[in-house]
Amino acid sequence: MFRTHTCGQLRNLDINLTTTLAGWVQTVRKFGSITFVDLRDRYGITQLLFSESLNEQLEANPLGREFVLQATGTVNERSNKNANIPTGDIEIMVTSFKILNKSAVPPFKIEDDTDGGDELRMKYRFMDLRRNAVKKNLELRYAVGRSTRNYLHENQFMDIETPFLIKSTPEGARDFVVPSRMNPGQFYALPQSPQTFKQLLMVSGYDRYYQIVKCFRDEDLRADRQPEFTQIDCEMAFVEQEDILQMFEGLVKRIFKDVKDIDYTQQVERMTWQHAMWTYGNDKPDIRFDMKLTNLKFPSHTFPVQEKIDSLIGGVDFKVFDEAETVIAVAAPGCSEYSRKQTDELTEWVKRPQVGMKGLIFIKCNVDGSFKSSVDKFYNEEKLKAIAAASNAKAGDLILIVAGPEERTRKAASDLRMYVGTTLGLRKADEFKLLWVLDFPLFEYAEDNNRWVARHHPFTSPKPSDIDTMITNNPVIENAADYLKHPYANIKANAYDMVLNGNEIGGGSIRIFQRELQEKMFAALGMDAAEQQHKFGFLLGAFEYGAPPHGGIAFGFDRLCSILGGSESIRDFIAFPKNNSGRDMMIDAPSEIDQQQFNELQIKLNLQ
RNA sequence: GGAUUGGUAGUUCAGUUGGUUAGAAUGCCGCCCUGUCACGGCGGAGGUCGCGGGUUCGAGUCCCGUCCAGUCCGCCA
Repeated sequence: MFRTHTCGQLRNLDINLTTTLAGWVQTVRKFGSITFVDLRDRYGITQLLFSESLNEQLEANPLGREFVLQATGTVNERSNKNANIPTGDIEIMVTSFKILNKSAVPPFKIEDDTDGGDELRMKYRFMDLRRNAVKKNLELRYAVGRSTRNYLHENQFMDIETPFLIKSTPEGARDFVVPSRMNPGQFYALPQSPQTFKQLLMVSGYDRYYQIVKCFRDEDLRADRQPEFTQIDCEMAFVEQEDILQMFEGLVKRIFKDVKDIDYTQQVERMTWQHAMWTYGNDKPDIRFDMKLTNLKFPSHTFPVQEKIDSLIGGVDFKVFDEAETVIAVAAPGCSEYSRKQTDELTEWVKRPQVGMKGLIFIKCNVDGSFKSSVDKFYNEEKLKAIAAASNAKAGDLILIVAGPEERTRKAASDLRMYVGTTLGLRKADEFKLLWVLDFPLFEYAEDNNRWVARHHPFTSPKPSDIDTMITNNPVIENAADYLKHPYANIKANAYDMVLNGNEIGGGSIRIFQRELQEKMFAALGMDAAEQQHKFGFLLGAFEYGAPPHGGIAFGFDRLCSILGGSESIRDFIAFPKNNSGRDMMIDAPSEIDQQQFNELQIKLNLQ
């Protein structure tokens, strides 16, 4: 037997017990003729004490960091206890030991507060995974998965596997492709999601399906995006949108309870996509803090809202506002005392190419009720007061105003809100707020291809009242910048996203389940009958054999874990992640393959 | 495809206006130490300043190119 206990197990009650432990040497502290060794395994750290009698043996077999060690001895009470670790009351008085394996000197410290940089940690990921901090993340991931499976199992969901080698459907993200040796010149695609398979399972009558499943997208990476990632993929038959919202806010609440011991008893807030864009400037608002946007000026086709307040800022010959399509204000609470240096920094921030504003306008709402602005030349005290009132700014606030073209300005206002919110500490790490965003647009316009594409995916059901607006050709917009004026822009879908603290953690829709409507949808996207048959004939065919009404949702598992773990990056919640360029730096993939493999596949490289 | 930050000892970093032998901490090696747990003390080894070119009497430092890594924009149905 290699061990009788783990390194996190022994306590005061075990004193005098004879035990054998096995693990990795965390540290060696030689103290004259006695030697302390911290032995580590997955479960914790236990101190070993080597007395003088073992010195000769230790000198013959010196211990180093990360050596694999087996030690037998007696559990003793420590004379100096360590309150910082669970096993700190005891130590093992070693009677015999064996080095099971040596270790080279590790390239970085295997501690919570490691000195290893990201690159090194990824290259030696197997060592990085020994660190408590990373281990905790993987444990959290496992807990989220268990909680998910328990909840879905209790609600009659069935875990059914779907294939990884499937058919390429060049809609949306780029596919990873796999050559077929037995079918020369033909390729499988790895699934971007099991979308069509889970819909077929609904047709088959498995009315509650789920899978915690890998998905693949060959697109550029980010801190929260990997080329292969994991989804909690779910689908239900005989449901309306409301059934799905209830079922899956239940899932997330259950995960909160099981993993974080949070009782999320409050109602999950809901807002339409249009309201989110209007009030927060993006479709995944962080509602942990207020700072709502005030639309001082906006194009009428974009937001068909009743109140128009354009008049507030016009009539003073201020060209920046007069010539802008959109003017948006956001009030930073308690920032009226910002120095010139601080406001300059904010200006520089919005002028960065990633935000792309030409400048930033300030109105200081002083505590004494007076106003000071960067546009005093144009607006008198009375007008500033009116703008402040419209912006819901209180005395002591600093109003930030951006102006420019609609989409960029709205995004900038949203970015600015998030940036200032973060700066002011309004986005508290230990607070979790869920939000459903509803009624997404069915289509969006791809300016580079000059065509309409499905915003979610082409299987998403339009709102019934909007079906008649759809026509059977992908309508071309003459002036791409005007696409929001086209009726297609206002067609809404039965689609919903779940948002947690400003992150999209899940999204789904009620699906089309009738062949005629699906054909109409494909046609509306510009697909003729032949193309429909070639790409999705299997689905259209299945819809003719008794497809039930159905809908579903998919959660980004890695991202959900990282948010629950309080991290921006999903990489620390994936055992073996890829870097920015999609490389696995440990195994050094991707890599070239043998000529023989090319020959078998009948593929010739043609590198440009 | 674009923007931006970085690359100096095993590791994390500092390195002034271009100027003598490129430093610190930590790790590593050796010696000392019977209660440490970030042990302590003394000593030592350790550098292609990412790579290539240029400017200069002289380049870690300035310029050009390139590679690698990080972050962001585009992209991600």
